[in-house]
Amino acid sequence: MDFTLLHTDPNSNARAGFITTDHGTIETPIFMPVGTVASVKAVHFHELKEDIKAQIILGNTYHLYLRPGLEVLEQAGGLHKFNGWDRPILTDSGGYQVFSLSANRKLKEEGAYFRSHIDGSKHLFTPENVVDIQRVIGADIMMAFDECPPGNAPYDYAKKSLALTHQWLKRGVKHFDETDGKYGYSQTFFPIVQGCVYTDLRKQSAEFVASLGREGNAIGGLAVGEPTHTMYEMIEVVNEILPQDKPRYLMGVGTPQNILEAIERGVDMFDCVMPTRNGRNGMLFTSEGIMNMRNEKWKNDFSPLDINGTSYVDQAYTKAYLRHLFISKELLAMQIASIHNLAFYLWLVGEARKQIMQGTFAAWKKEMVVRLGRRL
RNA sequence: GGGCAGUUACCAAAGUGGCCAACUGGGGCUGACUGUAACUCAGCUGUCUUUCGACUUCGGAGGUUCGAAUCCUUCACUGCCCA
Repeated sequence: MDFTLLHTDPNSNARAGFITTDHGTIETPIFMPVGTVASVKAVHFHELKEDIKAQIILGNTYHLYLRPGLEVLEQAGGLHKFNGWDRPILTDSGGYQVFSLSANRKLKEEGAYFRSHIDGSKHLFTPENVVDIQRVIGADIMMAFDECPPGNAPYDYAKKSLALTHQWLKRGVKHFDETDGKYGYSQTFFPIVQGCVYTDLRKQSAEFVASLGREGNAIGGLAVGEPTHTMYEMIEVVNEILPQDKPRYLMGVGTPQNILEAIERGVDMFDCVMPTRNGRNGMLFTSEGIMNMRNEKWKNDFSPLDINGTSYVDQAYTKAYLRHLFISKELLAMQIASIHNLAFYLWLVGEARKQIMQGTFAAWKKEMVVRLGRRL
């Protein structure tokens, strides 16, 4: 993997560049659709490529390990072969599941013992075997196994958790460097900054992560319940320390506004379930604001979904029709909303990139953030 | 013509003297969702009120009772059965 920085905005820390992998190039800043179980929910790869223009998607170690399981993935020849997506894939390590499925797990120094949410069976994830699993999956970018504490974690807990995450990082890096990919193309390993909402812990973590000298670095443990302005502060603190010449990945974030704010602060990569999950639940993100498609006000609105929208669904379907589909619980509603939202997210980061290249990012972002927050 | 059963909020359907503005579904309205256990979850759904609370309701009318959706009388309507 390689990162090339093309341009930095004169009025902010925003940057434009590209990442090259053995499965193709990724233009940054980028948004990566989430495909947890080897599928971006409700969306075909054809749409993902042609209409949404996704350049890289996510998979999830925890979910793929449980189902279909390593045997199937290895026999298939890796995840790219298994699901047919021939562009880059990034896999999350399962650290987030240690957070979101916290009732079913126990953390120890050696790793995380957990029970499967599918059948209750017992398993252990360690920094080492999570690397091994991601070798089998064959992700172009694999993530370190970390602990992602909640946004309201007290200082003492955050400190202890960070020590554990750093120890796991060390072991993960070592194991990654001692092993090879299985399918003939190169893989890379991103460590993750933690430290909750505490500036000193975030600084300490960013310094530790930077010292590992990896090809890219991630910021985790944000948008997990803390105030938004705190999240922005933490991004600033961390990005001051993380190397300029390596991509920075803000994990799990976020709303369109969050993404622009983070780009302004020097983040290059994003992923979030919001465009797909909220889309399935009836919410549309547009350049003019957000719409709840179940609202009665769209009942007789026969205008196109989004006149500024770049995907075919924006012109092909009306608001009244999409509302009808949601009210009727038709599956097509979720497909249309997912395609629209993902296309919008990809348009947003693509436009941000264009503005950075032109040197007009700051002014454009300032205006966009106001519009994006409106409720239509 | 006779017998039996029934009539509760938008729909369906509990409740058979005070804990009932009334269980529960559905429908409707609104909100939430940030490295996906999520086609999920939450609130509201008689009127007025921000809340507390007040007021009017359980086919119609009248009655019994301190108190009625619940008991009695009567009228209307619906369904089933027998002629």
